[in-house]
Amino acid sequence: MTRTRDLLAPAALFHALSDETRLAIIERLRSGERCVCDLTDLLDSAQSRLSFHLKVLREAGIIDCRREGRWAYYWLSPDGLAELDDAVKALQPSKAATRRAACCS
Amino acid sequence: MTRTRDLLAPAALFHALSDETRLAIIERLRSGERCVCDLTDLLDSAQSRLSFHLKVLREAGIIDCRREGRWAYYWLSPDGLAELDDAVKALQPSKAATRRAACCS
DNA sequence: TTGACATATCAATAATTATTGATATGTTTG
DNA sequence: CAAACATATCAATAATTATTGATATGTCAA
Repeated sequence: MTRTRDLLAPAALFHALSDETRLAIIERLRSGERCVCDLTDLLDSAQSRLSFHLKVLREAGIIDCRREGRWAYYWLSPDGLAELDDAVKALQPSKAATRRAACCS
Repeated sequence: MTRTRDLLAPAALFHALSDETRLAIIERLRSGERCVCDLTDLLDSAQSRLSFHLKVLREAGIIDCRREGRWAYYWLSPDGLAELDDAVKALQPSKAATRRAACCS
C-alpha cells in the first residue's frame, strides 16, 4: 500500500456524507443553523439516531454546534465544506492526463 | 422522513469515495487510464480485493473500463466526476442562509 | 492445445456501521 | 424542588461492507 498523500482524512469526510439521513440533515442546514428539535421531523424514528448522525457529521468537521440553554444548534462548517472542496478537487484528472495508458508495456 | 430531493444517488456516490483503497485507485487514475495489473501495487493483499473496489467505483459511475485482450483498463469517468461536483454543490449553504436560527420559537 | 496469465466472481467470514431502547445530564417552568 | 423537556451517550443487536481464499473465464504464447 504505497501512498503519497494521506487519504484517511478525505475518506472519512466522504464517509460522513455517504448516508441519506446525514445528507438530509445537511440539506436542512443549508439555509442556516437549526436546533436539533427542528430536525427531528427528518426521521421517523429514534431521537438517539439523529443524535448519532449529528455526531458523525460533527466529528467529520462538516457541521459545528453550540449549546444554548437546553437547545443545541447545528450549522454547516465553512471549514469543513472547504476541506470537502479540496478533497474533491484532488480527484480531478491531472492536466497531463492521457486517455490511453502506456501500461503493461 | 420527508425529503424533497433524492439523496440516495449522492449518498451512493460519496460512499464509493469513502475508502482509502478506492481513493488510492482514483489518485492513480488521475494521470490517465491504467490496467488493473498496474494498480496491484496499491495493495499488499488479495487481487480479488482490488477487483471488488474497482467494481464499487464502477457501479458508482466514477470510473469506466474497457477490456483489451486479457487486460482491463480503467479510467476516471468525466460524467461521474461531474455528478460528484453537482452533489457537492448541493451541500453548499444557500445564498439566503442566516447564521442564527429562528428556531424553536 | 496446454499452461501461464489477467481478471472477475462467489461463498464464507470478519469488520465496521447503524439502529434501538434505556438511561443519564443539564435546563427550564410551575 | 419536582416534573417535563432537549439532547447525548451507552450497550446490545442488526445490518451493511470488506476481506479472504477458491474457483471460473477468457486470452495469449510456446
